Parts: sequence; C-alpha cells; structure tokens
Amino acid sequence: MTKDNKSDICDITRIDTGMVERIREKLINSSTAHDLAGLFQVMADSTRLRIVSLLAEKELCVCDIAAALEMTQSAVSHQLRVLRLRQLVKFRKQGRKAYYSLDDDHVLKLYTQGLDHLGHMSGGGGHDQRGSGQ
Amino acid sequence: MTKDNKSDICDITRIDTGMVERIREKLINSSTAHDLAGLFQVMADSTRLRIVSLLAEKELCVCDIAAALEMTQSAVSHQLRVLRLRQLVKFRKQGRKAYYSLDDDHVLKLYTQGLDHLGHMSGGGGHDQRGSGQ
DNA sequence: TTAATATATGAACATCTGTTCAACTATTCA
DNA sequence: TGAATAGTTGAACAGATGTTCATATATTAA
Repeated sequence: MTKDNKSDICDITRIDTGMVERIREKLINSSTAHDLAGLFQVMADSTRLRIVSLLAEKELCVCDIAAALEMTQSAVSHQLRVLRLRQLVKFRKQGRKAYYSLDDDHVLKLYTQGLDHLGHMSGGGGHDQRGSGQ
Repeated sequence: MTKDNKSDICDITRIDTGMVERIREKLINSSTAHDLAGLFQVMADSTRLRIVSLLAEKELCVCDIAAALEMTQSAVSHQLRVLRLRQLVKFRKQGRKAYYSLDDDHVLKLYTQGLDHLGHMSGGGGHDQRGSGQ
C-alpha cells in the first residue's frame, strides 16, 4: 500500500530494515486494536459518558436517566444498548422497568483515568469536573 | 428503593423530583463530558491505537510508522495530527524528519487500562494482546 | 378487557470521520 | 541550481454515528 517494497522505509539506501521489523513486533495486533478501538468508541460520546457518570452513583432505570439528562427515552435507550453490547453496563428487569448499572469497576477506572488525563492537559485542573449538568 | 414513598420517577403522577435533582448533581457537566468524549474519540481508532502501541516502545518518525503499519505517509500524518491536537503525542523536527513520541504516561495508562478491560471482558484473557501486527 | 406506562428498535436523516489523491513546503544531496 | 526525500494539508468520497420519529412488546392499572 505504501511502497512497492516493505523493506523500504524512508531512505532506501540506508533504511534500517531490522529496526522496522523490531518495532513491528511491538505493534498491537489488528484484531486487538479493533476491539480496543470499539471500547474507546463507546466511551467517546458525551451522552454515554453522562450516563456513566450517573450510573457511577447508583443503579437507575431508563426513565430516571432520561429525566436527568432531559433527553427522550428513545435516545437514552439507544445509547444504553450501545453500552450494553460492549458490556459496560448491565441491567435487570423489574416489572416494566429496566434498572441499569455499571458492569464492573473497570468502566469507572477508564472513566476516571480519562478525567485524570483532562486534568493533566489543562495544566493543573482549573475547572470542575462535576457540576450542574448543563 | 422503597416504593411506599416517592421512589418512582417514571410514573408521572408521582415523580420523585427530588431524586432526579439529586442524581443530577452527580452528572458530569456537559463541557467536561464533551472534552472527555473528545479524548476517548482520539483513542477510538485502530490506526491511532496501533501508532500508540509503536510509540509506547520508542520515538519514531512518520515514515517509520508508515512502514510498520504498511500505510501511506499521508494517512499516518493525518492521524498523527489528530493525536497531536489532543496532546497525546508530541514531536520534534530533525532535518526533514519529524520524530513523534507519546506526550506523557497518561496516554499509556489509558491504553493499558483499556487493554485490561478487554481482558476482563473475555473472561480471563485467552488471547495475545500483542502479536505479529497483522 | 382497555388504557397507560416503560422500554426497545428499525428507518431516515444530518453530521462526522478515515483514507485517498493531489498539491504544497521544507530539507538534504549531487 | 535541480532532484529527491520527509512531511503536511485541503478536498472529496464512502462509511459510520446519534437523534428523532413511528411503531412494537410487555407489564401494570382500572
């Protein structure tokens, strides 16, 4: 795809073929990269993150979440489905309600790790990470 | 979850406004949610993750990465730009080459935390997370 | 039973995203 | 100087994504 010969790197006459081979051994395999991208993709939406921030506190039903987020039940249900398919949340049915909660603490770790990174980026964290919701 | 009182939210005639207000206090604010989503979005692409997996090992120039990934320089440069804009990688120019490296260890933490989550999902990790790259 | 509630889901739509292609700048070498 | 190398970037295109709307299912209330 790149060039006709994969032993070529930048400078054909003195490319370190061995070096490229060595770093390729460190390369995450495509399948894992795809799965990992899928995981981060699920976390890469502000609506889903807001849902996670709520579920971090307590188990909630769909309509609770919809009310708190001031969104339609349908939109919330669609996003919960995405979170469910990736096993970030689990749920139990009770009557006509469906109570959702975080699947395990790895989700929360990822979430807080992300927030932590934001803090480091802005140079010491001058802004609230939690607030009025709007 | 006492149902004697006003624990029901969905039921319009006896919505627990107070409960919704309480959980709304736990809600991440929209601006932070947006920023965090942006961060995860950058991690939510297999090409960028493969770049990160390489840079986790050592500083590399664009053409090294392109060679290792068997992709065009243009495509890699575009993705490095995305990583750069979110401050996940930094770079230095040396001659006509641009050497990229991870900006700080938070990126790596996020990356490994994600891999860790994958391991937990598949129920004990039966597959390699690093491999031949293809 | 009928009506209302809680949730789920397919289709449609606008928006966003990753790669390719072409063109460009900047550096090095002859 | 001119040619080759390393890298960047804008436009275009195909594919993915989030919300809305309409509809469907299941449970509860009357």
